[in-house]
Amino acid sequence: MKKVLLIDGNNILFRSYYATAYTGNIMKNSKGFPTNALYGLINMLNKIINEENPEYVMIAFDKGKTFRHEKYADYKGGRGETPDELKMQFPVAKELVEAMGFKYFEIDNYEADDIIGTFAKAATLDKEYTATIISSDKDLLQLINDEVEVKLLKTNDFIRMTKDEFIKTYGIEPPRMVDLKALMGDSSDNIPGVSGVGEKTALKLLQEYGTLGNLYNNIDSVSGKLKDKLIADKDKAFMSYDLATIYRDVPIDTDFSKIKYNGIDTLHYIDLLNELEFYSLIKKMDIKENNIRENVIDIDYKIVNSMDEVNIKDDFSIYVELFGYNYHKSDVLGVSIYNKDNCYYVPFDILLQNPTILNSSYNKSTYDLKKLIYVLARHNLTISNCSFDMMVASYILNQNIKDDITYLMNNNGYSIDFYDKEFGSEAKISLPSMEVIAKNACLKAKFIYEKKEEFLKKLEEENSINLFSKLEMPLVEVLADMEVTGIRVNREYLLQMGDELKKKIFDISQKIYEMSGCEFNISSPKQLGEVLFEKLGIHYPKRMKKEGERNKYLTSKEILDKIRHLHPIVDLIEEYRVVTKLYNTYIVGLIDEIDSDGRIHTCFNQTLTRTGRLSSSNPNLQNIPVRTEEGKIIRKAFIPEEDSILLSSDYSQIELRVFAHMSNATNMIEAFKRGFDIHAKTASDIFGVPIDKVDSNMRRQAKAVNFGILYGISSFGLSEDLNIDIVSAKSFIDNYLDTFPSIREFMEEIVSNAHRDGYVKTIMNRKRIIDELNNKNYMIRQSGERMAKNTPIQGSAADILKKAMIEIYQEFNKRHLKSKMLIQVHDELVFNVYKDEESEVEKIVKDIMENTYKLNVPLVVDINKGNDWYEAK
DNA sequence: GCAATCACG
DNA sequence: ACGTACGTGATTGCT
Repeated sequence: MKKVLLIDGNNILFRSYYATAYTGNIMKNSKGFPTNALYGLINMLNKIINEENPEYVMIAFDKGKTFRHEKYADYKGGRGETPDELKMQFPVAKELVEAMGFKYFEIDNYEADDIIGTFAKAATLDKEYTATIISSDKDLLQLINDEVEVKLLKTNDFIRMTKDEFIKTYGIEPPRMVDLKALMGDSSDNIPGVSGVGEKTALKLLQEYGTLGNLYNNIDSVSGKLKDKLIADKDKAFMSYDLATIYRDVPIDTDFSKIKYNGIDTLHYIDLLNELEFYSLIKKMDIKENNIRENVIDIDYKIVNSMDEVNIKDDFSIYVELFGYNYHKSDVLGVSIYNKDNCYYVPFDILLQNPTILNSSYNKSTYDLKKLIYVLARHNLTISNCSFDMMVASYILNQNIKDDITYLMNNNGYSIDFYDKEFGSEAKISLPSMEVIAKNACLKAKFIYEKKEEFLKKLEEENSINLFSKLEMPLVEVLADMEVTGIRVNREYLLQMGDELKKKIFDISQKIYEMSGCEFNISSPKQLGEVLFEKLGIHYPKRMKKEGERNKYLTSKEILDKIRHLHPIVDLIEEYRVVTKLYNTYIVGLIDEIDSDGRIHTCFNQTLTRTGRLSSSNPNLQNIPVRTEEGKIIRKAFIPEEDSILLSSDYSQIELRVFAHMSNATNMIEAFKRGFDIHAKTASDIFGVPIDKVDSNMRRQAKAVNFGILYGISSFGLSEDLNIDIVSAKSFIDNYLDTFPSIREFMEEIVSNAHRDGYVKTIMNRKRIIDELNNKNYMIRQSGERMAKNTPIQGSAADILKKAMIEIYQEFNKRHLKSKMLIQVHDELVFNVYKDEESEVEKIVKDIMENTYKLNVPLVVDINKGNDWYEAK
């Protein structure tokens, strides 16, 4: 059997258009040409091809007014005019599908449906083929038979409508879909049907009488008002039948050999993607080498054989090119150097012979200074007077931009290959010629040099120069130093703990297999769900997920907790999850990241989060277990250097304090000033009891509300968290906001200002643009409002700790201390402290953290020390 | 490559 | 009628 795909091109384009157009913010390229429907079309087609792997594909489009309009002037009359912004995309869509290797058909006076119907008929007649129709339009279901199925597209998945499935769903044969439409009508196509008859009645009638014709032949056996309605609209019903019937004899050549799918026309396709500026899609493509085209930007550059050839007499830009995706583990290929007079590519071994240029007094600029400092440090080199990192500048201007110089260039008129196009994907990376490397590296340096002023100007316009040059740029050096230093790890401890966990995992697995009576992959949510809720027959406590071809059951902790009393296996599953998580992520994962120097050098990403926080990766040292004893002992593997201890300093309640400050919430400010237990004080206020009468349950609830406030609370969220019903949660919140009216005012003001400005700001003027606020979808807009409420708090706390980090770093340097800052975890810093510096460091750290930024509440820092991170927490 | 799950603040 | 608290990263299974 050969598989034919019949795709409803019109349908997919309309869907793609309206999927994003309702936001009022239509995706366009830099020339202002709308591209949203095309983007959706490409993604949908790629997805379908992946899922179906067809041998033959054809796409149909509508063309002109159809014969149906002639019969019935109001056909599709209910629809508004197709928006121009969608119309414009149709011609490009046709060019696109051709470039993607598909044949498309459009025939004057016929709809896409009719073309599909004609091909479906051909597939039915020729028993060598089966057809799958792709559309979200239920009209097409009438074409279903043993050889033809419909993949009915839904918002996020699809339903595969075969003949059996159709009969199961509707209780009638597929061709009767037309009779159904004839009776119930279709408002979207303005097909009238019989007024007063909807889907339910129509189905009942058809199940009883079979067809429309038979129904009217036996109209007398219908009783009551229904009979009158049917008689009154008989003409309409038969006209509707005509309109709803898909025509299957469109004059076209249905020779399947002519719609064979032969794959993509790469060059043409890439041209179109470039034109549309779908760079992310280009990046995803697996480009064959001979298809890589010449870059548009011209550049004169010289590959030098000796530093004597480098003649730089003015400020310059520098870009370091690596062979690999992770700069902690990659070889350095070389650096490009660019200024108005010269452009060089310096292979790294040449630079090593005489690196003095790095410490020259000229002002330097780069992209990703931390990477540059790190790789140089690994060769005992430094760079000085580098005050402009375009990666940081770009992040401050807009956190939504990916931190990849090739993206930035392509979005700023500098056409360049993406890194993986030049070097291959991470899995199969390979070295191109030095000419290619040199040219691309030089282009990057040129870009940095030429665009620097423009970025600085934008920063000034946005009033962000201070944030840039006083906070984020100085922080680059601090983070680089932390990464270079790394934290010492006890490998033997991890190995031993790993052995114990491995045994435990084996034992638990055996018990689970015994109890369930079968061996299965416990880590597979799908298999687990089937064992729990089908084989063992445990009642599933939530409503099932939507149908489709995905997992039917969720097996998250939340669900498991609800059924743990129903079967002893549930506890074992939870324990299995805990133990495998520890083993895979924190034992194996961490051991793999231990460097040859016995330390872990994490990467602190400075230009990633939307709020201004850092993130940590390879490995992530910001999510080492702490909440349970079982996990917390992982921290015993993090140890100090010789003659040192680990010191951890963490802010107490920094986000709530920032919140109290920003909202000017009097009660809360008082509570912090007097050093009260803030959650107990909140409980005392909202429950109206003296603070010494607050019990643990009241405190727990008050704490949940306090946190909820930081996140942009909803009654549903709070009810989930506290395990209470939504109504009580709502009254909790109302009561809270009534007790603290200034908080209500503050929250309302933040949201209305955010709507007015389109962004929110932190205390250090970090701006976050929130496009979601303008979304027409209520849910998305709500989520935007929560971001607006949370970002100033989370972001300001991040600003404060960053400022403290810079000052601590500088103070350590000033005093020539050997102790080092190692890790940052959002409100906590971890240091390696030499024993002879202990009291001095403790004093510096506490003093700076508590005083770096004056709020109208005190900032309080707790210090803990120990011989490993477990003890120091 | 995405979804589910779970680790952290 | 809908679907639901903010910000992250790593691992696994599955298509």
